[in-house]
Amino acid sequence: MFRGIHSATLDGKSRMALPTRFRESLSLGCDGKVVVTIDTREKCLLLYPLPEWEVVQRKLEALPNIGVQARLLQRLLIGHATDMEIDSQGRFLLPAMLRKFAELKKKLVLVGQGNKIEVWAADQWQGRMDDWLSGDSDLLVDGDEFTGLTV
Amino acid sequence: MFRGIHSATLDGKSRMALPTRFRESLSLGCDGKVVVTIDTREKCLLLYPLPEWEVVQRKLEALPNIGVQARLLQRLLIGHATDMEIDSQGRFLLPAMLRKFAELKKKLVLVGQGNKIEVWAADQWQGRMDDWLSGDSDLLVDGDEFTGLTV
DNA sequence: CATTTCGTGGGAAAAAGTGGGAATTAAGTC
DNA sequence: GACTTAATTCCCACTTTTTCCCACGAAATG
Repeated sequence: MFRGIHSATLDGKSRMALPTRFRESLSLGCDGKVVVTIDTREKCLLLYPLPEWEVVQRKLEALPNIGVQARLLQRLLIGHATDMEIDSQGRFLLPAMLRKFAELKKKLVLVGQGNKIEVWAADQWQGRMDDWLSGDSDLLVDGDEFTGLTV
Repeated sequence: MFRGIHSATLDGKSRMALPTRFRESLSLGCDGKVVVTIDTREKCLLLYPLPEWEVVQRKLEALPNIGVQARLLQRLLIGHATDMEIDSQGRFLLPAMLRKFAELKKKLVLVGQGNKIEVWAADQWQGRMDDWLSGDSDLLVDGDEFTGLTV
């Protein structure tokens, strides 16, 4: 289970170093084998331990694939899913296409989200945070009432 | 159960020392393991004993996550939830990203709130207090009648 | 006034983050 | 197919951050 937010950097060789917090969970659960794909709703990448990804992929493949929407999801998620192995320094090389999709520059933000980690460009993340937390969006104003949740 | 307000400081190494009052409850209930995350409506942090947080996270994950609102709450709260361990001096290191979110400087205010502790920058807290207690906001004017509560 | 407890600072060791050289592999070109 | 060039991987070294521990002064306690 991943949670929490950490910053990271892409070095001159486009390698991404994982914060130790996440590294532990990864090397334990999946022997350093991970899958990276795109998020279809936000401009960020999704990083799964290999076993977790296989569950997701099976679910995707189980969708009734007559629907346009389901087929699109399959194409985008499975299509972009790239197998990767974390090296001995806890780093791995992000493929150019994925890097470009999420507009990753030097500064990154990694966000733990349960079974996966989101990978954002730092400025993209900041921009989205501003949207979400600004009163304009009204998304959080009535949070409790709407969700019945008291945090 | 936490209640009461205490001041605290961030030292030169960004360590936060917990007042003894809170420390007792924490080391007893959770062996020094805590989770810090953000508050989505105020510019402050929330500090949970680990067991308490796990209850909250389960509630969050149980939300019907088709809703935009629920998904956003999950992303923000779980995404920022960082595991931390209190050291032998009753201190812990606040991660840079959380520190930045709440604009924490040297002076802090800790506010006990039942199952959690709110962590504020002292000046932020003062500013919000002024808002809340000023007649302008109307938040408290009809408090008694509205809530049926006599303090 | 002596003693204990608490808040605060800082030194030093350990760990994590960061960069780059050199070897290896892959890809493209003549 | 051989050669050139670019990209990737492996490994080492340096810098910064984090952690552990000790110590001092203020405040509280008896």
